[in-house]
Amino acid sequence: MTFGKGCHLHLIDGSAFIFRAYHALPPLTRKSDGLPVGAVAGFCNLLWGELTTTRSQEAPTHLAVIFDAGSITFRNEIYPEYKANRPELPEDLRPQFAFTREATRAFNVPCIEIDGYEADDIIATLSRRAREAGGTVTIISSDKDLMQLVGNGVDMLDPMKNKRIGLDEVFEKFGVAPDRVVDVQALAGDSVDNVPGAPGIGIKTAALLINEFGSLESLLERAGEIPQPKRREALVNNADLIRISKRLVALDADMPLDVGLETLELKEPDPDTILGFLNAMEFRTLTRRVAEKLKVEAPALDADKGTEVQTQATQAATAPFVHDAYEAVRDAAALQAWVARIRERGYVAVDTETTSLDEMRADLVGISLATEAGLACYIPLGHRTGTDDLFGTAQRAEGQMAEAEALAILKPVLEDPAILKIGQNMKYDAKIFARRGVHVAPIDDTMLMSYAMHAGLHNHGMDALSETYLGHVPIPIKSLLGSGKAQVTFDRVPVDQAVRYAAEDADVTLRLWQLFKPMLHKARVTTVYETLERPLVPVLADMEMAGIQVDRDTLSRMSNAFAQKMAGLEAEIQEIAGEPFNVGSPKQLGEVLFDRLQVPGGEKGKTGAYATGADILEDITTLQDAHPQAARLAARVLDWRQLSKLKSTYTDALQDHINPETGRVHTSYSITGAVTGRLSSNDPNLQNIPVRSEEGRRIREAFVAPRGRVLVSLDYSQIELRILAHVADISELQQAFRQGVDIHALTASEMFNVPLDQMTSDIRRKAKAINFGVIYGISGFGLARNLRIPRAEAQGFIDRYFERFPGIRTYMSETVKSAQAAGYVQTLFGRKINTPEINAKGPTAGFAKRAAINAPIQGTAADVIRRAMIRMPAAIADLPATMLLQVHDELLFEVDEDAAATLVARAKDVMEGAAAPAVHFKVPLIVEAGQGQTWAAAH
DNA sequence: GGAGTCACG
DNA sequence: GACGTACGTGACTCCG
Repeated sequence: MTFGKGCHLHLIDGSAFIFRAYHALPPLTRKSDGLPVGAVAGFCNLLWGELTTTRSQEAPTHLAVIFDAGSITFRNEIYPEYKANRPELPEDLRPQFAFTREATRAFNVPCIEIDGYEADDIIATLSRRAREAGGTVTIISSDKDLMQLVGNGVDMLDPMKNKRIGLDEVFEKFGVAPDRVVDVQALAGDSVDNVPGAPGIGIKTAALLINEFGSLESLLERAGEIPQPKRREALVNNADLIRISKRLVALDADMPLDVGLETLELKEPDPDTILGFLNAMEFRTLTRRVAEKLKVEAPALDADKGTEVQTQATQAATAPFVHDAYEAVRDAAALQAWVARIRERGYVAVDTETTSLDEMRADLVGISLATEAGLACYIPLGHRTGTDDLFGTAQRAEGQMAEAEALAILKPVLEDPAILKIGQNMKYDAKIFARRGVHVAPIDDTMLMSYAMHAGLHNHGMDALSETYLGHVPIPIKSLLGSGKAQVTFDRVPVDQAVRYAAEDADVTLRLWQLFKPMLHKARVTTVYETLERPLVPVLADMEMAGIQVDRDTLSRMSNAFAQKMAGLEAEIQEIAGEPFNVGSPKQLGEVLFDRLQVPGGEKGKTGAYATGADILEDITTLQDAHPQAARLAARVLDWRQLSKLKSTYTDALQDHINPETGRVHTSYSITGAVTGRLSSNDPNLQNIPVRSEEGRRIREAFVAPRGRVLVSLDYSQIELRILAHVADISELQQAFRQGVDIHALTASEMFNVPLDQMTSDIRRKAKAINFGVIYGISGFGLARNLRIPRAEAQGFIDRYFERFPGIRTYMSETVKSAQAAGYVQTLFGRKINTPEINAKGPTAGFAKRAAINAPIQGTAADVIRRAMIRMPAAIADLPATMLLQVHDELLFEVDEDAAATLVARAKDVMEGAAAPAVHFKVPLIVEAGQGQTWAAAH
């Protein structure tokens, strides 16, 4: 059959499949002879998936896998350094390449590679021919270099995310249509492929320029018209290099290629060939699956070759997800069978389904369990049918155990110290169980494992992990609950659908655990996971469940007072403006100030709106002479904004967070929320309750201790500067901390040659800003803006600082250097923070460097307080005291009045000694304490 | 849903 | 000498 209209060609980027398979799987070897086969196994699995997936609308009629033939292509003649930076292939991957070709042929799929050309050129050429013949094309790849081919009957499919890449996605990535993608790439260059591009120009700027000038050629011709000198020079001086870059990134869609499209027609695989190959590779599971699908007997593996070649990890990554195989557990006998299975295994993945993301309010709807890849069940407990009307006639769905009965059967297992309970974000499920009297322990948590290994690389939600590491997109929760107004709670999901979704969650979690467990060790973060992540879960769960008492009346009174003041300010503001407008709209405010009142210097951002941040408004308030109206208006708006913030975010929203059952506010901490190891707090965020302004601080008066109790606050003094003094090994600073002198004053004294006893507050303030700046990866610009001084002056301060403390400069540059080499930085306790952008070019590099400088310091401080929190419960177990909140360097407790002194002593000891014995700081860690009826008084 | 703004360490 | 920049978060409001 000839290729023509109605035909749909799928072109698989073979290299992408191989690398994806290699990195997703542990280093497996063939049992009989030790041959490395992990990448081959994964490749076969992906290819088989591609052949068996039914995508109704876009099913291929023709199919081919395209490979790169070798490393030398025509591009090396144009530019010898092309792809010269590529790291050496891993030793165990190289020998697997040949097998991936063999596998492709065994699956009866055409396998194309041409010497001197990249796979991308072949894909470009075949795509063009297919289009000219009247057919359509889907390229299976996520490689951005292929995006220039998209459009006009050609699209891409990202095999990992199972996401189509069409015109919109290309535009999103490059800021231009596909036909201008090469122009953008030529300008931006590519550090991975070593395409030079123009120095200092990234994708964003490139797109901007191309869109403005239409094309690369006209841009280069008219480069002299570019207003920004840096950009102009980058283009003028590098025009040749840019043209070369374009030839490197442009794919050759017209290469000599002796492959007829009709030969790519989809063919059934030959069972003997494919099973013979899989059997020879000793892929047990895949052999069985393929045999099943082809409806033939699976060949038995030779006994002397070894029968069990697949480790748990491959099982996890390659066994199919069969939703119909999940069991619905509806009675005690069936649940007892699962309990027996769990006891035999020694571990189980657990997941709960509930009616709310707020664990303190959620009702339990069901529980799922998994004991091995593909073997999972769901226990429906609280599903309802029908609708709630006035009489609440919703019925309990049939065939469900009573919650109490199920929990009674599961409790001994969930609490058994010999049985490991595995979860994804176990804190959530542990709280759900704890509120029902079941105290789950011990636990493992796949989310925390991912965080320990891959902080900074990606998020750690289950869906993302499943896609990345299992190559599987789980059923989206939205497909069950809907979204927006029509969204229902999980108890309204029909049980048969819930089984498929919920059991899959447990299945995915178990598989991730099987994959991650050996990976933790390889990444050398086992200690981090075991000492800083896993033990924190029960501690945080208890703090969150304890909550903190918040006085509604206090908040409500404040709220009313704020509302009144705001109304007054609003009237005044509108009178000055001479017209009514929405004070809360930065856009309208900007127009009033800069257009109507003619304040000069209004700067519009990317969106075309004037910037009206607090710093800008503060500048305007100083224009009393030139623009008295605007100055007054700006001052009023600043006041209004402060009140508006306090009212909406604190006095109003906090009231809504008071739990009706406990009368307290229960935040939720995210362990993986910050890349540095800090916690984050949400719903509500209790880590940003106001304290800096007098008016805002009063919000803390609403956080109270119950009668007979007090709040105790303990916070580390200057912990980040102490850590800096230690890691950068600055003896003067260390000595200052040991002697307990004012560190900012000392810095000022050293820098400005002012004796300590003659220190002024202004000089000290400047030194303080510099000290903080250092922690953040200081820049002259940043310091200048912070201190509102000329940039040259700020730079002078920094120079003097580094002159005085040269060790700091060394520390900073060494940190950046090691991040560039390793791709991550580490805290003193071994936590890794990945820095994937550290070798980027353009402004991104600056961000990444500063983040890399800051991360070990902020992260070490985060580790210290985590260690203190983990030790705290045992240290205060005999006291009538509860740890309630953590605010990065502060812990807040509630304690019986008469035990407050004891608590302070104990908690202080734990906090000050938290680094030992793992790390011995050369400076003391000092904790300051306060107590009172309210948080305001305790701080 | 993104941008702007602002609360905290 | 000039690109544009302090590090890390979460919540609220506007507005397309």
